[in-house]
Amino acid sequence: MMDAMDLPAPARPTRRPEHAGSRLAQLAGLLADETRARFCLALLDGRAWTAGELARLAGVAPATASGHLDKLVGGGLLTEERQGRHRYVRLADSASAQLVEELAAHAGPPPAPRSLRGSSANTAMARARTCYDHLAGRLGVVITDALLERGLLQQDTGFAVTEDGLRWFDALGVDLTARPRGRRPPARACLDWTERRPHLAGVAGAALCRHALDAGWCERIGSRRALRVTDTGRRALLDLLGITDADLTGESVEAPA
Amino acid sequence: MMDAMDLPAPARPTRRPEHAGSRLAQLAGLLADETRARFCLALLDGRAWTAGELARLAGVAPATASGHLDKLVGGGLLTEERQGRHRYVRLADSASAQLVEELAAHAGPPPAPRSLRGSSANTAMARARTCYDHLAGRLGVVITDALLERGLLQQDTGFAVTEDGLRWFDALGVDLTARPRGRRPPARACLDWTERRPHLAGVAGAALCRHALDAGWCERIGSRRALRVTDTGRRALLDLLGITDADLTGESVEAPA
DNA sequence: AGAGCGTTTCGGTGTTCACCGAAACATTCG
DNA sequence: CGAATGTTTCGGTGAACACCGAAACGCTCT
Repeated sequence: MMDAMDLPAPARPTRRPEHAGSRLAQLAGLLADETRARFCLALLDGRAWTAGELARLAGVAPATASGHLDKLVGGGLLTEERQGRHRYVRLADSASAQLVEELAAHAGPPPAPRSLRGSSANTAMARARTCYDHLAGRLGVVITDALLERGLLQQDTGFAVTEDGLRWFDALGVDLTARPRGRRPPARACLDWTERRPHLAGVAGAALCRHALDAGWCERIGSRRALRVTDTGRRALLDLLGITDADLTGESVEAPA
Repeated sequence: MMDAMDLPAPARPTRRPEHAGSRLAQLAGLLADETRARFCLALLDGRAWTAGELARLAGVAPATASGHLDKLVGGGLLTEERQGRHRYVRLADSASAQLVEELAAHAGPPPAPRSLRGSSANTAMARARTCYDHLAGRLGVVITDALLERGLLQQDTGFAVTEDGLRWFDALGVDLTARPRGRRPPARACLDWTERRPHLAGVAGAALCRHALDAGWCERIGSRRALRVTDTGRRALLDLLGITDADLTGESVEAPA
């Protein structure tokens, strides 16, 4: 950081000399409001929402939502896309999504209650959902566990796709070696706040999620992030990863450690 | 500690029906103030600072700093340790440090000026410093590059210590296999905002930094995060990783693609 | 004990900012 | 065109909150 010049001896305050952590404060300020935080959490589904939808979700007037979106877009966290009379917004990129995830995970209820038997909507979300662009919920965790168990993914020194894993993905028609070599990590762990275990994110996670939706393994329920695993999906998961229905519903699976 | 006081369930959302993203907003709010942001950035050196030091650093009155520290400690981002008339604070844990890092990296100046005209203090920091508990600056990047080159670390599918790497660390007297199996990732990439390249963090990064200081490879300059590589350090880096003085000063090392 | 220093509490000030309702725009549909 | 719908602009209000100085508190050292 180039903030602190040589402050040891003379205190040179009196006025803010340069802009050091001001950028950090500015960024954090975007998420420091509950309404904006709700917006971003909702947008973690990776899709575009309209301003009105977000306003209703957060329980504020459309005018208020409009102002918040100005801030979020202006801050680079969101991008917008006007279509007719609608203003669609989405998270700007995967880095921004990761930031929100990370914050949310860290902010997750510290005395997290193990058993959350919520409404039926909540259980559906807990079972399977998307998290920005990858699979989360019980489904995401179970798949990640299966990949680890079969040596397709290795966690003990990070989160890396193995050689076998590359072949496995290739068999699905997903070529991980041909990735655009961008900044985005190929395999990344995402710690979700309902399941307390990490699950696969990053390029590999996104590719897997896309494939799952394309191949009809699962489909979206309603207009939210929740997913439903189809029959073909169940069959595929069993064939490819040995995942049973009991695994998916969390029947006999307690705490494996 | 006595932290089990007020965080579990305040249950007074004032007006919002449920508490959804309010925890996120609360956490982000801690870093949404420039003074508090400066505090946290300074604390990224992993050491404990007194309230007065932080006040002078940020250019605010001691009374103001005191209040900010109350908030940061209360929010769980910092822990405090009273010693006589001093109030020492430090980042609560590596997770909190990672959070600040991540935010800072994302908030890094988007129109980042390539040329960092630095005072001598700045160049020293750019050359070698600590970042919470691991090595950063040119030194950190060079070591990480060397580890990658020699196959001790692998990045192309994450950031993982290889089998050879485990043996290499073991030869240093650092046993990475005996790690406490905690939540902390063994190997993690930390993207610093002066060097724009990732360098080794996580348990392995911390162990390496500790060893470097213990073995006298480098020593702290002044009271800040800056480090100086000693002669024995130079010799060790050359012997173990083939790192030359030119590498360290960044002489002929431009952009390796 | 008393001087010195770091820290905290207290009262007060000024600014920022989230929020709303109403009216103005803009787009789509009948 | 005129009605319905989604969004934005425009005041205005109220509540946080960052900040300071002064005084009080507590520890250390002479």
